[in-house]
Amino acid sequence: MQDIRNLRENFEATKAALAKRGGEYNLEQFAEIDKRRKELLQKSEEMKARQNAASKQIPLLKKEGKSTDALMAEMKELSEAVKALEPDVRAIDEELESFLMGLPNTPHPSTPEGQTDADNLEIRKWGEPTAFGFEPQPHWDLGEALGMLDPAAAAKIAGARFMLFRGLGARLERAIASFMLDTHSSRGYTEVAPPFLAHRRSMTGTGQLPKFEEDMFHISDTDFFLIPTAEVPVTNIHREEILDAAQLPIKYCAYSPSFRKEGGSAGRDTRGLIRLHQFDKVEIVKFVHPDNSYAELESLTADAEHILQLLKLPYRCVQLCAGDLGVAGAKTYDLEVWMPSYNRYVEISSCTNFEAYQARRANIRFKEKDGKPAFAHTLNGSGLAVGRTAAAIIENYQQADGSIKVPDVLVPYMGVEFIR
RNA sequence: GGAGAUGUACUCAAGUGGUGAAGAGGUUCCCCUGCUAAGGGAAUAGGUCGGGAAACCGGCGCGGAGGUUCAAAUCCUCUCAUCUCCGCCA
Repeated sequence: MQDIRNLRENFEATKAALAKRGGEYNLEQFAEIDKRRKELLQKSEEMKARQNAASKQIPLLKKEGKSTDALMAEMKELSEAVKALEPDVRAIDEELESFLMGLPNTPHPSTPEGQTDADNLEIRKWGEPTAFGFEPQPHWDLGEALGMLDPAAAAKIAGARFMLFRGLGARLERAIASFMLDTHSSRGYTEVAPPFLAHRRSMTGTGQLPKFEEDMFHISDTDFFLIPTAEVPVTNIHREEILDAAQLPIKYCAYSPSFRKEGGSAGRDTRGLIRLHQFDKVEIVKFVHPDNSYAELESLTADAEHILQLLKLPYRCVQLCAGDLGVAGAKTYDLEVWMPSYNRYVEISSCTNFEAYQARRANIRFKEKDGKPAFAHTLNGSGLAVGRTAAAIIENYQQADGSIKVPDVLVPYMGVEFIR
């Protein structure tokens, strides 16, 4: 959610920053709504003040034995007038709220101009695309051949865009998640195991609602949604709280499955582990002081990169351009792993500083000693997407004989050095 | 799933329609005491929205949302959370 004060005071600057994203936001109506709301509010509050004064007077008059009939008659009228105004007040509040909710976050000044991922800015590269002395196979063929992946069984159970992992494939998923959680835990993140369902209030707090309801699975007859990322439950841990500034930064890591409808991507990435309705992910989340949220973004990104480096997977880091940036994000680095079957880098992590955008929605604040409460900044990143990591390992670690070498750091978790 | 109880500040807790939401503990400050403990005094209902340059003024806030009433922490309805018992169950 955009900050209403900032919008009042820095209207033109905000307008220019939002224009970078493209799209229409109809900002001009803001001043008019804001003014109309203020007038209504003042009118209503004036009447309420009169009501309160009279309410103090009535018992006094009664004590003195004086008649309160006239005053009470006046108050009855006033009370009705206040009530008559209420629907208008509510309507204008809702209008303002939905207007503010509908605005995306202001992109950080460093955000490159651009419309699509083709305009993203490459920040750095680590390693080189894997060279093979043979024709490498895609992970879906290798995975099936080695008995790790069973898409037919998954389709039988739940249909397209689901995966069933089998044998060492199932163990690989578990090994990757455990390895990631252990690594983040040893670097200052508190591991949490959250609910995988969340209600509407939580989904609104992190920005999935009200705009993206059609992207999520909703459980009929209930208020529950299947989480599209652990970001939702973990960020909502501190919803409606005032944290002590001394607690910051608060860092969590969490494993969860993620559920997405992938409605708009029919026909894309239909094979393998790249785009599924359900996939495993380890998420890292931070609650930080606004003064150093950008330094925290760098270190959070580094924490996600650390996993790729330990796995010795070639990757690059790009900064998203304005058009590719998510609505809630102010600045996002995507980590893209080298995927031989695609012959390009594929997103495996997205690390974002939301500044106070989520905090305002979810009412996550902190307080300095003797200070006023202020909104915390929230950040999160995949650390990493487990299924895509598995795909990247299968492809980049494949051998000429069709076996897969297990990355050194995963051997203790896998119990074998090769999958054959 | 059934029955009952409870939600008031940092904590405990009083308050069943009427002027400022008691009190205690804790915390902070001050006094006293050679120091400490004890004792005495003061402050302490957060927060948020609106007006104002500011001092300050006003609205809302007793889990949440509605309702009744001139007036609601208090009465009514719904809802959420917690606790106890029963049932079911990994």
